[in-house]
Amino acid sequence: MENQVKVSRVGVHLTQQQLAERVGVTRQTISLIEKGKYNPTLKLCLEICYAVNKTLDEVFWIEKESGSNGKN
Amino acid sequence: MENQVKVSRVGVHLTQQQLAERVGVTRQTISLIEKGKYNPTLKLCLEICYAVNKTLDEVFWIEKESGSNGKN
DNA sequence: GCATATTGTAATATATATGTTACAATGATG
DNA sequence: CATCATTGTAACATATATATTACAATATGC
Repeated sequence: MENQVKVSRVGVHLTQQQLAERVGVTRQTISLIEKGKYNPTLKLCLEICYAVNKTLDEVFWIEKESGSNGKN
Repeated sequence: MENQVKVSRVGVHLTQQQLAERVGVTRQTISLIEKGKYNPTLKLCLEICYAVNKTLDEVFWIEKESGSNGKN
């Protein structure tokens, strides 16, 4: 599970196309981000958060993996 | 105020050079991000967060501006 | 004043995020 | 089945994030 964009988007009843328009990118970009195949820029992440009414942590946070401090 | 990278970095006693090495970029990239002249990728944002032991919201969140809901 | 560490910044090159266009796959609905 | 909405994805072009190299500016310690 890469991020929560898809879940968040559906949560506010937006299609990829609608979300794309609101954040100023193309539908393909949204699709690829949801699929975890793109590494979006911070600005785009923020725009998406605003559009789905969530925060960066809620949509994009990923716990640090391979930690030697056993926190995951 | 663009982001909290500089404050967070100083908070864990790292120089730009040291932070850059830990997150796998060059010092210049860190410098420009701190200056608000770069729009870093999500992956880099996450790496920085791990390095300074904070979350995306703590380091990179920016309240939505120009809101018609008077929240700022 | 001189050497060193840290940071700011510029020019050019490279990698990659994103756009453009197009087509395929799926699901709903007639 | 045909049609439409939605989504996945591919090829190529463009914009930009980042690297590389280099030099300047500031602060600290000699």
